[in-house]
Amino acid sequence: MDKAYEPNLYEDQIYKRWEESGFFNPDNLEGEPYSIMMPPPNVTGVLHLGHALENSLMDVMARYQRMQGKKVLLLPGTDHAAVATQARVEKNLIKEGMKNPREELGRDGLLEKIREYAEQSKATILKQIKKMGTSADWSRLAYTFDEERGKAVNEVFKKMYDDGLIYRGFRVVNWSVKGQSTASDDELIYIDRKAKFYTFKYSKDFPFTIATTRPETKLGDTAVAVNPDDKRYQKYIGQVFDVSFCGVDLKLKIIGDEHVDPEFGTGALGVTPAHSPVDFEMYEKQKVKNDPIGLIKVIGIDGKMTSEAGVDFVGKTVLEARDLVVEKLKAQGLLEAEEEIEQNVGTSDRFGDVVESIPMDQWWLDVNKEIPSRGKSLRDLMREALTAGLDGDITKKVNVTPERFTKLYLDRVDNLRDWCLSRQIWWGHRIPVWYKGEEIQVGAEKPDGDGWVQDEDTLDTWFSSGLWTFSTLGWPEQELDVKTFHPTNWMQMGYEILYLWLMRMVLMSTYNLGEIPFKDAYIHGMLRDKDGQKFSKSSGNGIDPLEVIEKYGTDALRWSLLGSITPGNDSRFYLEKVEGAQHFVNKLWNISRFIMSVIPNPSQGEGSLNIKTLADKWILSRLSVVTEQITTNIEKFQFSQAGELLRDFTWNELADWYLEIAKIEGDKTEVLNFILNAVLKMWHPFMPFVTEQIWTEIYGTEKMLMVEKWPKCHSELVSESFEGFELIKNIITGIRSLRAENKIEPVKKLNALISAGGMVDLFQENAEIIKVLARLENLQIEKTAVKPEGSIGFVESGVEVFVDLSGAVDIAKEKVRLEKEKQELDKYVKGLAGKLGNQEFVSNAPPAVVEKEQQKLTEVKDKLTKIEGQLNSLK
RNA sequence: GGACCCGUAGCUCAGUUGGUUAGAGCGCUACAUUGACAUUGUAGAGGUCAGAAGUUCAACUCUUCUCGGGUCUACCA
Repeated sequence: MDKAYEPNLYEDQIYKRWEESGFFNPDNLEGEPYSIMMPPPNVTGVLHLGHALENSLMDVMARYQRMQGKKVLLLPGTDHAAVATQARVEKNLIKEGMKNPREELGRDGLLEKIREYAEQSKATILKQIKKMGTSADWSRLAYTFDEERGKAVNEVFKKMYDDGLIYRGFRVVNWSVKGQSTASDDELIYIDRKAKFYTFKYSKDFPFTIATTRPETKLGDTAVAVNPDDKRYQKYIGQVFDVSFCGVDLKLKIIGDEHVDPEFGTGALGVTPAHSPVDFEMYEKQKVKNDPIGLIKVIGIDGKMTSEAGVDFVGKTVLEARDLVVEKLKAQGLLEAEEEIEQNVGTSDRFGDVVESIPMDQWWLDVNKEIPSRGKSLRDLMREALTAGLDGDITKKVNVTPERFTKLYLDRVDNLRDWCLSRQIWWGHRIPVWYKGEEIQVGAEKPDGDGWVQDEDTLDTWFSSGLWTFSTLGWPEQELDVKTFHPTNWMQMGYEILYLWLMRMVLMSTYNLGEIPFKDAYIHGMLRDKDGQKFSKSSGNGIDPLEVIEKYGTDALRWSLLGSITPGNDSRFYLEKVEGAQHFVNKLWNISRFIMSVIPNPSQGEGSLNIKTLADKWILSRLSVVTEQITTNIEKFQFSQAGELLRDFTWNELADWYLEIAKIEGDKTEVLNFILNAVLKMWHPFMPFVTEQIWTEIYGTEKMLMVEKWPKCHSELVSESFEGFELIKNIITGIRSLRAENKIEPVKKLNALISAGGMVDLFQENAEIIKVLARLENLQIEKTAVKPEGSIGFVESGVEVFVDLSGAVDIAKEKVRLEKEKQELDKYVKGLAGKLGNQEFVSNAPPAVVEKEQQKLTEVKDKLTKIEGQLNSLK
């Protein structure tokens, strides 16, 4: 084995060997099925740190489960990311000099460009996923926009249409002028900005004033809403006023609506049904009340005023129109106030512009309608799946870690509105609806006969992502995989796509399969830089995972990501962490290298352990305890907790103590062999490459660590005797500490005397260890001993240790040290005694707790006495 | 407006049903260093657990409030 571990020498060839072994494919594994679907990265770019984290998480889980003897499927894939990808390609084309790619290239031409880009991006990102060491089954690679996934999309659309859940509706949508497409409510990013709040009258003879931030939309007002209980305006309800507003004739009906807050603004609200979702709702309500109001569309899809806005405004942009309205109001003396306020507006997550509300015909998914034969709505299904379990079956419940996200999800489900499915972009699944005059047919194939034209629009990209847990398995055509691997076992995702994705997977899976999509959902936070800023292209703080891998190795990257996360919380990432991880990877390599040098014939079996000394019992006991703790933590998705325990054991117990002792006691082949096997196995999910390479160095290329069995906790190895060993450790540390404090040269060997009480045998058995590790010439062990002159001492668990400094004792300094210790002990004794003297504590606290405190007090008192003795002996 | 998260050593963070003299990594200080590892070893300094009140025999842990930092969400035009 080389002196230092160099990741670049091994990683690619190890990954190749894994792939060739076939064990990434569950068809080559036995056991209970276990499945994880990879959240498909968008084909818009390259792998970033977020992907690196996700791959690390999924792969830890997959490798752990595989070693548990399960038939593990980690299914990889990519997402065509409709809007995001088209937006990116259009932007690139514009940068290259094209003015309007959609016009210049046409539908097929632009699609070809996007496809080219997507394929290239896909290839890159898949290669990068492999660099992360992800043990995914590449034979089942999926893409949201490939043929099989397309079939699933059309199938579901048709089913929902036939069930009456998908409908064509004329409603106000979120419209991105820049992207020339709709966006669903979930695709909006809300930003705060300053806006002007105008208070004005429509005309001189209109009886009251209203307030707005958008004067230009007032050209499309058809009503004024007031609160029905508002005394000021009650009398006007039902009246219609004809006004001339900025040269446009408006018919305004006064309506009562309890949504209007009498306290806000003037308590009267101009209703613009065409350009406000709220106002549109009023418009619909009035229709139901049989007291309809009009709808005037004054803003077009190009973001400019329509002819209905009047000759003065037509063709002007929204902002130009706004200024003009304000100007005219001022000129007529109708503007009463102008005030600056904070406003919250929705912007398109992909195009960045503030969305315009515009009424349009679109395809919608009804979340409230009863599903035929189910007797409940999609909303009901989504709610059940995270509460009582689907159809009241608790085994069909999605458990979310951490639990608090369940509440967020349920709040959202309660407030869910119909989902706008259609998009006016070209990159995506074309809506499978065909028109011929008034006739409509739904299906993937063009209906028989001439004259059928397919809908021009495409589906929201999340429609196909929602199917991911089962479309990836070949649904509806391939039943076997669906039966074997669905519902999937574990899903991880960032909290930012809880609504966009988790919710829709639950919807699609419960509706189509009558099953939950996954049993456990693990929600992780975001990675931030050292200063807590988000990583983003614009702030230039990006770190390329590939560069990190090149420099530090994949294992170091994985460990630096996993070692510091807790479920649901953001975590910071910076290169010092990777550096620390790299040090550990090398340490593990060298630990193995050392152990290998003392084992003549390494074996994977668990023969006789040949336990001889206290140290042997101690390390095996620790290993067993830690194995169990690590296993439990992984089962609870506490990955960093598990890793920390393992790191502690490996470095601080195995390397720092046991290996040093092995050099002294010698001949520990069996125990070391056993421990090394277990440690490598447990590290494998976190650091697959270095562990696999070490395994190869030991056992050759025949057997792979990847499919070894996860270590069992050997409870028979857990022994009480490790307390005795802890004492030995503390004595050694104590002597070292005295040496350091008194500036004894490290090479100088000292003499020491232990007053061991009832533990003479313990010390005699381990005398050699103490002598070597504490650098002693002679070690004398007595039942009871008096402090020799010229020595200084300390007390540890009732045992007194005297170190002979042969006259080099600085008495003054020693006094200070002992006085300080005495003071601390005094304080501690006082506290304990007070507690135990408290009758309420003694009677209320559990007996075990009281007993523990009592025991502590006895020990501390004993220690105090001994320290006082040492203090008195100082002259 | 509503909700959630965070505030623990200089920095980054653990601390899982309330009971340890509050932990880790990095950083810092001192010392060491030719055989597993300078990607190292040994020893050490460093915290009134944001603040206040309450519940309890017992609070970093539970409750309420306050002050900071962050996130999500809503039809306040």
